[in-house]
Parts: sequence; C-alpha cells; structure tokens
Amino acid sequence: MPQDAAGSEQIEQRITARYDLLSPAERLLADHLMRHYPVAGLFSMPHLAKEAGISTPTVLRLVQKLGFRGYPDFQSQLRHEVETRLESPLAKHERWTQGVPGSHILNRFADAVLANLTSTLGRIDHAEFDACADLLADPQRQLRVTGGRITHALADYLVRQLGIVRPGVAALPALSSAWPPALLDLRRGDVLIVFDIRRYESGVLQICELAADCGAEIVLFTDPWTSPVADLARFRFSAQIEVPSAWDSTVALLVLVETFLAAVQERNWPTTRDRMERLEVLYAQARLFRRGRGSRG
Amino acid sequence: MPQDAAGSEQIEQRITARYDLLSPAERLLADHLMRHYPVAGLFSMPHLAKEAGISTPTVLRLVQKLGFRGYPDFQSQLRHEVETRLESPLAKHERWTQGVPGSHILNRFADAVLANLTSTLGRIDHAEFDACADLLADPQRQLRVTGGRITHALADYLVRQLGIVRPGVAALPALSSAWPPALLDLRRGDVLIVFDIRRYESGVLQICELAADCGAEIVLFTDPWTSPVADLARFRFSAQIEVPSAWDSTVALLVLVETFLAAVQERNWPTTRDRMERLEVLYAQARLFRRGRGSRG
DNA sequence: CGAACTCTGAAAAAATATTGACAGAGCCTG
DNA sequence: CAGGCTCTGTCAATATTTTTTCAGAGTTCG
Repeated sequence: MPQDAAGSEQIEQRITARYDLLSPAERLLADHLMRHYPVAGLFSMPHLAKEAGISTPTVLRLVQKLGFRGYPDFQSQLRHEVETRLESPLAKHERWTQGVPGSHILNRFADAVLANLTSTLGRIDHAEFDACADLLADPQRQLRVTGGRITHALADYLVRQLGIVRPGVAALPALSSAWPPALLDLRRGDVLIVFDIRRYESGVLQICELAADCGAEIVLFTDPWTSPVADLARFRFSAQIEVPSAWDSTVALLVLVETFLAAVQERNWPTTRDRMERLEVLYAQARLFRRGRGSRG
Repeated sequence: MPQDAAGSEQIEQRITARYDLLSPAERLLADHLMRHYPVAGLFSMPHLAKEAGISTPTVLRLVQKLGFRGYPDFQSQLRHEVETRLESPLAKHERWTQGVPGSHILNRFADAVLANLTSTLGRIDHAEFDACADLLADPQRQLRVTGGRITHALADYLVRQLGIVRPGVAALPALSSAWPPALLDLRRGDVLIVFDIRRYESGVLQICELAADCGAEIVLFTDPWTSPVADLARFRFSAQIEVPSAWDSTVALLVLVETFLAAVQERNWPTTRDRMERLEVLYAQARLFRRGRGSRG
C-alpha cells in the first residue's frame, strides 16, 4: 500500500521505509532519532547534529530525503505526532497505564508485566544479588543450567549468553537417563542454576537432589509460590509471573537473567572483552554476518 | 515544603501556582498553554504568541515569571517533560530506585528495561497487532519460526507455547542445508515468524527470501534499526533493546511474544482449552508432574 | 483631573537557527 | 592509479527567533 505522498505518514515509518537510501552519516542520525523518538527531533538542528555526532547539513539532507521541505517542516510534523500521542484522546501510553477492563490485550498485558517487574525487582536484596553474581562469575566453578517446560527457553538463553562471558557453562540434558553421565564431572563447589516455576516438574527436583549430593551449590529462579527446590538452594530469586493469559509470564525472570548476565560480565570485564573479541573474529571467519541493509554492492 | 528555586517543578504546576500573579495577557497565554499542554510550548515564540493572541514579549515575560532564564530554557524543560511522559508514564521508579539512580546494576538495568517496554508498547499500532494475531490464529496456515544467535531462545519459546495453542507450528532447522526440505511443504499463505535484531545474520535474510518466494507471509520482530528482512515482511514489530550491558535485551521482544500468545489463544479459546486439557491428560499419564512442596508422601 | 503606575505591543538589536555553496576525503571503476 | 562519483563537513548567506528598548494605552488614587 504505497503512500502517494508522505502526507500523514509517521516519521518513524518514513525512516524505516527509506533506510536503505540513507548514507552512513544519515543512518547515524536516523538511529539517534529512532532511539530517542520523538523528543530528539524537537531540538534545534545544531543540537540534534551534535547529539547524533554529525553536521547540520547532514540533518537537513536527511529530513529532505524523508520528504520534508526543510527542518521546520519536519519539526512541525513531529510536533503533530507528539500531540496525537500525548494530548488527544489521552493517547496510547495512557491507554495501557490505566487498566480499564475490556481494553486491548496489549494494554492489559503490559499492565500486568509492569506490575510484575516492579514488584519482582523491588523485592530483590542487593547484597544477595551481588553474592550470587560473585558465585556465577567465579571461573573456578563450572555452571550447569536446567529448566522446566516453560522455562526451558530461559535456561537455553542463559547458557548461550553466559557461555560467551566465561567458560564452563553448559545446559543439562533433557532426558533423565542422560543425567548421571552429565553429573559425573561435577565437582564440589560447582553451581547448578535451576528454573522452576509452577507445575513444578518432578525431574527438576530430582536432579537438584543429585547435584546437591555431589556438593554443588544451587541457584534457584522461581515464582512466589516457591518450588520444592528452595530447601536445597543456596540462592533463591522469586519473580512475579501472573498475566492475563492461560500461562504464566517469564518476563520478570528474563529481566533477572539479563541483569545477572550484565553483572557477571561487569565483574570480569577484561576476560569477557577478550572472549567477545575472539568470538567476533571467529564469526568473521565464518562469514556468518552481513551488514545492515545498506551494504550496497 | 517550599522550593527555593523552581528547579524541577512541572511547568503546569508552576503556572497554576503563580496564576494570580499574572497579568491579563499573560493569563491568555497561560490558558492556551494549559489547554494544549505540552505541545503548544514546543512551537517558536512568534507562533505561540499568535496562537494565544498576544505578543512575543508577553510570552517572554511569562516564562520569566515562571522562573526560566529565557524561552530556550523553558522549552528545554518542556521537552524533558514530554520525554518523561512518553518514555515512562510511570514515575514509579522511585519505588525501587531508592537512593542514587544508576547506583546498583539492578536499578540501572531495571530503569532501562522499563523505558524500553513503555517505549516499545506505546508505539504498537493496535490494528496492526490485531491483524497479525488474526493471521497467527488462522488454523489453515502453517507457522514456521526462526531466530538468530540471541533471539534463538525466543523463537524456541514461541514454538513451544504456540504449539500448545494450535497445530502446525514448528521451528526451522538451524543448519541451512536443512532448509530446503523444511520449506518443501510450505504452502502459499503459510507464515514465517522471524526474529532478527542487530548483528543481523545472513542466514536469516536468506531463508526469508526463500520463504517469500514460496508465497509465505513474513512476520518480523526486530529492533528500531530495522533488519533487512523488513522489506519482505507483511508485519513488522520493532522493540527497544538497549540496556547497560555488552548485549542487547530481549525483554521487550518477549513481552511482545507473550502478548501475541495471549491474543492467539483468546481468539480460538475453545480449541485452545480442548488442546490444553488433552495435554494435561497426557502429562498425567506420563506422571511427569509432582505436587508443590506440601505433598510429602 | 492629573500624576504615577502597570500593562502591552511595535520595532529594533542581538543571537541563533536554517539553508546553500563548495571543497576535501574516500571509494569504486576502468 | 587516475577520473568520476558520492558523501560529508566547513564556512558563508540568509532567515528566523529571541531579547531588549521604548512609547502609548489604560488604571488607580490622591
């Protein structure tokens, strides 16, 4: 559905639609605009140029490429967008900040997620978090990760990302018959990271008991109902998971996981950076990545 | 609690607080500003004066009475307010950001995640969301899902959960040599769901092109920089992903995914419920679950 | 009724923003 | 490696905005 004119198109859309026509400096600006949308564009041209790290003529060239006659024209449209977003029928953000029953699923869901997040994060003890991050950052300890039906993806994510930051990270196998060999080289002091939210699965408790017998430290991510694994765990973090859906939400857990990833990588930054650089080299050698969509031949 | 200076007060509050100190012409302007708050103040001084029916010096006198050094100073504060309104309508940060903001990694991370979420969700067009949910809920269409290095876990999660709601959902294989057979029974109108955030991987684009040639509809989840797949996609949802970490965050994407899951299951609830019940029976037969920790036996 | 006062906008002055012209830098291509 | 190309910033011009100055209009009060 091609717009004949750029008339009422959103600026965001104009940018994405023409992104491949943009030059490198223009993309710097476009990225900046998108990242701080829409307020960034309300500043004066010199200010905006400085923030984006480019020059004023480039700003002008971009807005002209986007179909505006000049910078004032661009700002005028932007103000209009801000207006409809903020001012008019108490626009979009307000639609989901107040949980009117019967509103759109996006609003209801976002409401629940935000409530879960604030509640989850507000309850975490900073000292406990730091102690756990220290544990996970200790290169002497091997890490093993496991999850249940819903949390499997989370466990997978943690393994992949943490495996970049440090060595000795692996997921436990899915089949219980494969557990004994996997526990074979678990040493005292190694760490088992467990995700276990309701519909606690029997297998998860079993493997925690096995690992505890081997002298492993257990880190548990769970829900407020607290899984049976809690008694075995050295560290325990519980997240709010209820949303308007037939299932529970893993968003708060993911935030925890990502925060731990950030904390661990911060704790041993030289090593992390070194590993990441080597990873980049390997990726480059494998020619796995291409450029963004601008790499015109 | 008297503010010594007008420091961080909201402009609306400043106006109401000093309203009775204002002259008639200034009140005209104040009324206009309040009536079209906050966008009115983003215009230039001549424009604003004309709209309010007064002259530019009066505008200047008002903003000075409000405690600003000049009109640019006033606009700067106003932009800041617009930003906080748009980015985080919940000023609830204080609840768990007690102390210096940006101190503990938990606070910094949570700040970023909340900003990402509000910004991401505020930008989603409800109609587009609904249309896409309709597409995903259509049992006639098969669904295939794929992701990149970071988003793989997300794709996996979507497959598992959506696979409970409806039949015909599968992940694409990881190895590109396995793609052609996987695409073999892709029919016109089937849907390919793609996660592609920066460090866009070449394989993702390739498989999208293949699928598009087969007549598949493409649904893209990406970042604000817009992946090259965007041109091929029927639906495109972009999420904010920046956090204080060496990596990007997939939290906002996960919220999108979970919201879609809720929307799809809602659209075909009888079928979903039926499938979930049968799943429960199967799980029970496999004796996979145990009770919560009260069931000491 | 007139002097002193405040309020207000016109107009000039200063500051700043926007736009255009141009040239150096980098890159493909022959 | 030279010529043509695009991209990008510096600088100058033009336009606009911001601020100041000032005088007329209206009001209050003795």
